[in-house]
Amino acid sequence: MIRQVEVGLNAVIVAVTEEAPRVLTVRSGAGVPALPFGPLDPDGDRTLELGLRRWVREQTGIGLGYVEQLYTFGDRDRDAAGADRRVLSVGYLALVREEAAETSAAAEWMDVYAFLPWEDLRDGGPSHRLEGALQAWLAGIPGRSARTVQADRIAINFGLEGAAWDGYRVLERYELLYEAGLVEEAVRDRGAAAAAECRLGRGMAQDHRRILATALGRLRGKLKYRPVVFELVPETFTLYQLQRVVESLAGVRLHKQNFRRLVEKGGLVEGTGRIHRETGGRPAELFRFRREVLKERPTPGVGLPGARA
Amino acid sequence: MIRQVEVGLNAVIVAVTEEAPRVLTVRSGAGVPALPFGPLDPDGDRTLELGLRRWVREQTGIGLGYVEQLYTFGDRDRDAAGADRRVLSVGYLALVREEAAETSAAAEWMDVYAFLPWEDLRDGGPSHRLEGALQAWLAGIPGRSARTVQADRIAINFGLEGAAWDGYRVLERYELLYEAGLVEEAVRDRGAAAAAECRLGRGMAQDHRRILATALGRLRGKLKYRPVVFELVPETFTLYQLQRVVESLAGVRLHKQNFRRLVEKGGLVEGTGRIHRETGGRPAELFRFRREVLKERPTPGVGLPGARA
DNA sequence: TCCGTTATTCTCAGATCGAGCATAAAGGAT
DNA sequence: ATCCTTTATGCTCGATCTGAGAATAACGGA
Repeated sequence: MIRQVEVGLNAVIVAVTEEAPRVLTVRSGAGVPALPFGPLDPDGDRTLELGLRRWVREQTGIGLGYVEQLYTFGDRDRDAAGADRRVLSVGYLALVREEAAETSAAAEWMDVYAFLPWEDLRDGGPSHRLEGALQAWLAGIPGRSARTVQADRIAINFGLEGAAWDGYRVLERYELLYEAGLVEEAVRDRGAAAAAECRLGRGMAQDHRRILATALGRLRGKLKYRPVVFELVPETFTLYQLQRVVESLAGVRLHKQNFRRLVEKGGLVEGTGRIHRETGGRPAELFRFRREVLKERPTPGVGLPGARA
Repeated sequence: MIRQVEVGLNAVIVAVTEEAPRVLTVRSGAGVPALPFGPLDPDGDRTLELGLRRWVREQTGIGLGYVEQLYTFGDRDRDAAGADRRVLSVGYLALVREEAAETSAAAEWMDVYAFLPWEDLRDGGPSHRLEGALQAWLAGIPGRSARTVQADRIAINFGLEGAAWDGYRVLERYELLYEAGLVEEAVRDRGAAAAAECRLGRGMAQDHRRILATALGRLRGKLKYRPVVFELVPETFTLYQLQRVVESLAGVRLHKQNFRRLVEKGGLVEGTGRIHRETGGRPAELFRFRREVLKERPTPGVGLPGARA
């Protein structure tokens, strides 16, 4: 009989370095990567977000800037199976700039796509290995109508059979792979039965990969209509630097000239007149975020149009 | 000293009847409208959402269809000030069809815009009363730079001074009005000092109006890229009925011919061939939702373009 | 039969979007 | 100096989408 509910706060702290989105991880007891976690002090923390900022500062020394609540995870079995306590976790997404992303002893920055490799389409579409594994799972489903339902789900979420790839459905894709037994956590949580030959991406502790997927999906969505990229880049940047940050988050390549048009004509950035010479070719102008855009347009963001091969 | 955290589930249950969005309310101890609330059974409810569905069914008899988690509210003072317990509330948005929206003894359907009247722009823009009250608050802020910050915030959120009205910023607007002391809850929570002559909209218990604002903002946002409207209309409908439901949620008028083009050419609906004669003029064709659109387009929704006067 | 009302079809101009061509400005090799 | 490679930047073109409104169709009632 469980009466007590404990509340914890999970942080998905994201930075972008070297054309890859990184997430701050710690090690769980078993050495498996985990998201930083801290308890809520019901007495001292006036709000959940302040509590999160407090223990992130205490544990890692990072003073968070942009913070946003993601989702509250509360499935009964999300901790160890059969535990006699119930832990609710409120997940948060935080964005920090590359400069602030120094490595400390306890925490490590890891590539987001190490955990969700199928989300990075920058070189090539979904791998044949992935599609094959999904088809194999599909073939094993009993019942014709059930099979059709799942086939549709696969097509919609993975952009197969003529459907378009939707970058925002990160969580849906992870959950589909979980159900199909294609990620490590499924094997761990449900005994062993699942497709053992195919473990996509690196596993995380508990349901942290689910939280990470939620964060990536939310971040991709928000890129479109809020100027959140600028939380991840330095004060000044070249347009191509900015583009690479967007591309790394979106997991797709963008058309260079159109990206420039979008952010420049859209009033999102303004030139500083200063020049950056280390580009390898013609020097590039340095730009900065143009705050006034918030007053001009209701949804200022960098739309993620079609992908580029 | 608070050690214990209690977890509750709040439901914003929305239906649309007679061109107005309605929310299911109960009465708090003091007779103030409140959102339905139920505790989480940490032992019996396998997931939070299942717990919500359980007690909504038990209390109101309504079997919820579309349910989506909104946000977790956990400020220390959200309950009565100085309480010796801390109550976390996970808010959910649920959509039900008009037919299912029968009144029961304990619960009452109320117009959403009774609580958030400034969100309904269908006849005319924000009232002069609202603008005047905001200007009065602004004038009372000490410090020039602080005043500029708040002036910008007002302009951005309420679409003044050339900024465009953004239908999704429902929560930001409510919180601004709260800070400005223009809603009842501000007066209640912070003693009395605030602008007593202007109480915009009807108050709700605790922070429920904040939760309602979150729900409306989320719903408006989701209309654009997911076919959620169809959770609110009958199986078959005329295009103008559909349009009025969208308009009531968005709080703005839409161009009739363009709306038709959007949903018809966009593949969201298909004609049934059947005719509806009670329109007052020429009979209208009945349409139904076209499920196949999910496989065709990544983000099938009814975009909310510019408002119509 | 005329009129008011609502439904439905078309048109048209402006904005946006995807894609590609062309030119500019650097460094390095010959 | 000349050519080549590389990256930056500017411009064009057609397809598509959007906002706005004209024009026509089909009902009920005066």
